[in-house]
Amino acid sequence: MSRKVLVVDDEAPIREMLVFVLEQNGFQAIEAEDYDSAIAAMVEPYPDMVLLDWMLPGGSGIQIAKKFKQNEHTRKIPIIMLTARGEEEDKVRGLEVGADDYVTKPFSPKELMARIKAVIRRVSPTSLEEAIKVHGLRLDPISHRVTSDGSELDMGPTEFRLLHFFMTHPERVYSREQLLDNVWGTNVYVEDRTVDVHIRRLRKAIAPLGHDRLVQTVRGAGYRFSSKL
Amino acid sequence: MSRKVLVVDDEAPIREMLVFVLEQNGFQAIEAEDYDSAIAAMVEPYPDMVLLDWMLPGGSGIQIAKKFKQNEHTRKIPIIMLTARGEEEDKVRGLEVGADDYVTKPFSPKELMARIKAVIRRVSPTSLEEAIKVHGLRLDPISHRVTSDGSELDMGPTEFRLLHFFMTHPERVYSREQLLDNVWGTNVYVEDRTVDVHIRRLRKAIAPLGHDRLVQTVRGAGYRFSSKL
DNA sequence: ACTAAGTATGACATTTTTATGAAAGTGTAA
DNA sequence: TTACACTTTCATAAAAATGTCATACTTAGT
Repeated sequence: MSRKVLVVDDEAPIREMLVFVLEQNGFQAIEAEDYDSAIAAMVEPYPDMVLLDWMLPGGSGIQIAKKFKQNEHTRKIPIIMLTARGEEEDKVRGLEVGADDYVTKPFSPKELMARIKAVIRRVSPTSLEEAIKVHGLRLDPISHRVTSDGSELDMGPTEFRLLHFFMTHPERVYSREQLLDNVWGTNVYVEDRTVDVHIRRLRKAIAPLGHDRLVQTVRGAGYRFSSKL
Repeated sequence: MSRKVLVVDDEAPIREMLVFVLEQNGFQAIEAEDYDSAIAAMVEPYPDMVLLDWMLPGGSGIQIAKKFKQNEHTRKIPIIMLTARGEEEDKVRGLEVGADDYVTKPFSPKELMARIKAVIRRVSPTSLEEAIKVHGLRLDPISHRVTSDGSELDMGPTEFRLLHFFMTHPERVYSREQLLDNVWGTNVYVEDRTVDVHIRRLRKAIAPLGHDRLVQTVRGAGYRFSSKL
């Protein structure tokens, strides 16, 4: 379920390559080329992981890591640093600052993905698998269950992902296209209108206790999950 | 509103098919069959995107991509490359040179269009907008809500855009024509007087708490949004 | 007070957008 | 293979929004 990886590297080709590899593996990549754009990515929706080049001009790689570790909301986001071969000192320094792992350039896609998955597996129990609860509607990613005031609600996989996305991104309108990108994935090609159908099924599924009101239509814009009715 | 797509492919039938699909989807296509004609298209008005066949005779596809990425003005124009199935090496190479995505031949029109739209969406991200608040009237573009001292106000899409425009451009008179340009968009044919109707609807929508006084008529000139009553 | 020009407003035919039921397609486990 | 559970698309219904008009009001100038 971990999707967004922030890729920070000043060299465009390497960044592109990383993004390519990530997307091939079902991740969504966010790019940043320097300190400023990396910090700019420290907002909702937060990345689930950061791939950080240690060798940014001006040595700002370490600054970025520090920033992430200082911020309350981004503290637990794992960071994998990318280092040049032999820079042992950098590795130690990085791990001190809070990086969770490192990968030495040049690296193979396979190795990279293995590390990423390992790191995410290590931290996922806490950082993004917590149950979310809104208005008596509770979604637990671990047991993969949705309960409404105790009783379990039944829904399809897509509706579950849709609800999960909504509950982790409330009070915000999403266009059908954005929902497709975020819930279905970037390289899936389905009609915009298909979203309507799943919205309907999601509503029907959570309707029993009136929670369908949380999924709101915003005419001309898309849909919104909101506890403000 | 990206429209122009440069199509570079040496095979006329494929080019025509691409052009056909693009035009069916509301894009304007510019054709090029080889290196020279592709480079010739690197002028104003620049295309908004490039569909590039990697397998051009003489391997010039990559040259074209390089040219685009070197030129200051065309550097940021996204490139989608068309590759034959299985040419993994080409894909990586292409992404290194700066291509934004690739589509494997043969491809379905649907897939192609989805990729194009995704790339364009990625390149022109919607800027994060902050909520604006005037005299207890609050408009939040993110959740797409307008609230007046807490309670939500209901209005149509056009009224929302109109209010948004007003709130971001206060204390200034706009003629009906200017409002049409800014809120409806240029090259939209509507009567000037239609603005009156939407002004009325907007006023009615925000009237409950007296905020309708913020939308002021300036006789002979147009309308103004002002907190000075 | 009267007129001319500008503006406000209610009504309404049309067009757009959404909602929804159902068919068709996909994949999967028994 | 046959069920079965989803997913996606399509057709159509339903709802909401839009642009125009006709008519009522206002205002400024005479």
